[in-house]
Amino acid sequence: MQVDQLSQVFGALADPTRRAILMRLADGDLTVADLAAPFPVSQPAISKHLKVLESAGLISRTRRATARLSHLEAEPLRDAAKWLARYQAYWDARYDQLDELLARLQHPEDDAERKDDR
Amino acid sequence: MQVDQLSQVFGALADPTRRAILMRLADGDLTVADLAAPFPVSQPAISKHLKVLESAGLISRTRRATARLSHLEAEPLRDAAKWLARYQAYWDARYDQLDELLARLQHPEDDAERKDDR
DNA sequence: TTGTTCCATAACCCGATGGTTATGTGAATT
DNA sequence: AATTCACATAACCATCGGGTTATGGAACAA
Repeated sequence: MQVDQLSQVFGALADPTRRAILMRLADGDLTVADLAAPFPVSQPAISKHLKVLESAGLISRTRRATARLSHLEAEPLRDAAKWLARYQAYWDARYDQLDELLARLQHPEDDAERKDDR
Repeated sequence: MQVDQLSQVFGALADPTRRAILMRLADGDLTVADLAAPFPVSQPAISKHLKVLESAGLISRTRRATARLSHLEAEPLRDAAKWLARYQAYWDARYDQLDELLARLQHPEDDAERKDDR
């Protein structure tokens, strides 16, 4: 893959199916068939998602009889959370106001109106 | 795009260049040229990255003279952090051990079938 | 008006991704 | 030994993503 771990983790989380898989694995290990059941996709598609999750370090796999159990490995999620934590101050409204104040002090000449819409 | 916000946010974070852009914007608004300077890619490539970040809601943009300033919008990161927070218990080593213990209690040996609500 | 600056957009390339159907495979069952 | 179960893998397809070069356009300076 040649991609850093954090990018792989965020990339794995960028898919709703994979996030749902992780959420279900939080309640305990599951087989591929069990994981595939709720989703309207084929079994090979789930196998591909599991491969993505595994190479991101988010699951590990083991055998039980003929089945293969997927197990949640949450440590990489901690790294992702740690990356996000840097911005905790910025999504706090009080700090947002401070940030904007600082921006105004930095560029006193432009009394910019910011239009972020969505 | 037709994709939910959370997937867009995680997808935007899955690229090292975009993460670096966000980190630089944490110190204040920057122009496209300023943002492009540290990276060994062309200006249009940076414009594309900014477009991805904007459609994920992670930046907003405004004009200052002929330049265009990018401004960090951190709220979507909070949603991502909230999603990750569910797993906080799982990446704690003590809880990992507990999790494995529970798993062992759940599957004492060759427990054949798992019952699943659906 | 004419440039110049700063950036967006278009057109293209190519590898990655997410899906499919069809088939192979290893472990358990019979 | 043969079959079945649970899953992986192969082959294929369409779309997406990140990169490029080339060009267009808005805002200012002269």
